[in-house]
Amino acid sequence: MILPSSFYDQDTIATARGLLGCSLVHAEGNETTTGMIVETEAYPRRDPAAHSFHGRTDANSVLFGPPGHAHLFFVYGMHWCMNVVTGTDEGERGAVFLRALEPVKGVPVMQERRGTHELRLLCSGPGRLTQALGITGEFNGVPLNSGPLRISSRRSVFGSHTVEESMIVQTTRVGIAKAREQPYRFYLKGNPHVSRKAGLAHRKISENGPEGI
DNA sequence: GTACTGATTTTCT
DNA sequence: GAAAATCAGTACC
Repeated sequence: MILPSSFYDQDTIATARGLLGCSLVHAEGNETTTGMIVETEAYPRRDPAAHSFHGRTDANSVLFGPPGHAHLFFVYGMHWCMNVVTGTDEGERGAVFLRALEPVKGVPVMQERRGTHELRLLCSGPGRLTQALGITGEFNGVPLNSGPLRISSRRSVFGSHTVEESMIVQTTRVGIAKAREQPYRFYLKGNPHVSRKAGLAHRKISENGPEGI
């Protein structure tokens, strides 16, 4: 039931949609934490908002490697966020950003790591889900079809292919400054663990340059 | 319920 | 030096 590496070697949008309903598993020792992916964002290689857009650096080198591997990056001085490396139609790499999970297994461990018992607050956000599953920068570059970090395929989350498509909401991405209008965010309709209902970031963007120097 | 702010550090357009 | 694919807490309606 583990997704084969070939799954990730496809268009980034298709991968972002296909990962909804799949399970992210961190199994190490006797502590296993699992969450169903309920919210993703696509970052195609040529997207100005993609971390790989300006070329390869030390921090993003995994994004230029083979599909099906985890890319971890640190944001805002305190949070780890996780990408999955994909392929694209042009044979270049893209990334799927994991934004939210529905806790499935190891809830007590997640509650301890997150410092809260509220189920809604365990994995409903990119920084929260990595903390809940104990995923940090040491997982940067690991494969997702073997080892402690894996993604397994959908079970019976969707009744059929047609139902599946109707359960996916497509909207704009969160928290980015560039290419805000691109509808590259996907989530499962009605799922309470989705990080936000609205598509646009809640924080205002400065519109006409600096105003108070 | 919405709106704003501070925390904190890695990275380099 | 400034920006960053965020979160939690506070204030106010």
